[in-house]
Amino acid sequence: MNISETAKHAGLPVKTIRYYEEIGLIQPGRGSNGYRNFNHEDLHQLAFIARSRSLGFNIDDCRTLLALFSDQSRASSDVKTLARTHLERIDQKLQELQQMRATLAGLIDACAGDHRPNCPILQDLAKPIDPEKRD
Amino acid sequence: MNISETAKHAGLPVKTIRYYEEIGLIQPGRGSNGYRNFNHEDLHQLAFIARSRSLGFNIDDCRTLLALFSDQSRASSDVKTLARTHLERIDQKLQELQQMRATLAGLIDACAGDHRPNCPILQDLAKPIDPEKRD
DNA sequence: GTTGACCCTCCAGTTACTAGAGGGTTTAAA
DNA sequence: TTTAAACCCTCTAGTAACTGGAGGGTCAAC
Repeated sequence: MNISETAKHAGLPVKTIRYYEEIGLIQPGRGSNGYRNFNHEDLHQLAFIARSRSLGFNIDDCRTLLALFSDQSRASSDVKTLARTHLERIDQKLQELQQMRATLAGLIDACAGDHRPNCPILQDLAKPIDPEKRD
Repeated sequence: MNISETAKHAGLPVKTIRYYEEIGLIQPGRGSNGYRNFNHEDLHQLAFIARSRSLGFNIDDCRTLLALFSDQSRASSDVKTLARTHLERIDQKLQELQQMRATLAGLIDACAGDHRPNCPILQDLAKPIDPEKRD
């Protein structure tokens, strides 16, 4: 199967698939004209990667997950540990974003949003740094 | 004030401050030896940027916010609009992360995490792509 | 005068792609 | 048979916001 068909099946851009080959995530064969040939295995791997990425795993995690998948003697605990670590990263990010959201929403609420220059948002941003947070 | 003192006050790494100058966010003066000199205004701007960044605004937003701050004839609606747009970006990201988190947590829960190879996490990642989601 | 803590610039690397230039191949119609 | 569209290829550079490191000048103290 050629790259554009493959891209449709995997739900990935053609460029991304070339990139995945470049960094060694996949190794499709080549035809005599130099065009890439994707077989079932390649397709499966791409789908696997796409799904992993959509869950937020980074490329390195994907590499590890692919290796674990093809390792028949893996322990599920290894997979679970990787996933848990990733979940922690997500939770951390969620907390940060929720904190940001709360602060920002409060400021937006406080701002009249009219033609006048007075603005609580800018006032907050311009506040001297809290000495508690320094040192 | 020299750059390392300034960095402490602003709560930013020295490298970051140099970077902010390089991209034109700040323009500290220079001493005869070529060392940067930061005055009150520079310090204030750095704190302003640091605070904006901590709320998730990107560098371009920071530039705009700084301009609005120093524009006495600004309309608070301009600031509010910028902040609202940013809030929407945050909400979008939060939704994505929450979706990821839910899926991932479910999979982690389903995985025994023992020495055996059987693993629902890998099984999920290896699932053929949902035809609903394709085309 | 030398040591250590500063400061400087410039270059390269990070993540995960994406855009575009420049050029070969295939397919199908004219 | 030509030719045009629609493919395919590689290679380079750019994105965001820094960060690390090399190589080298400056300053204050002992």
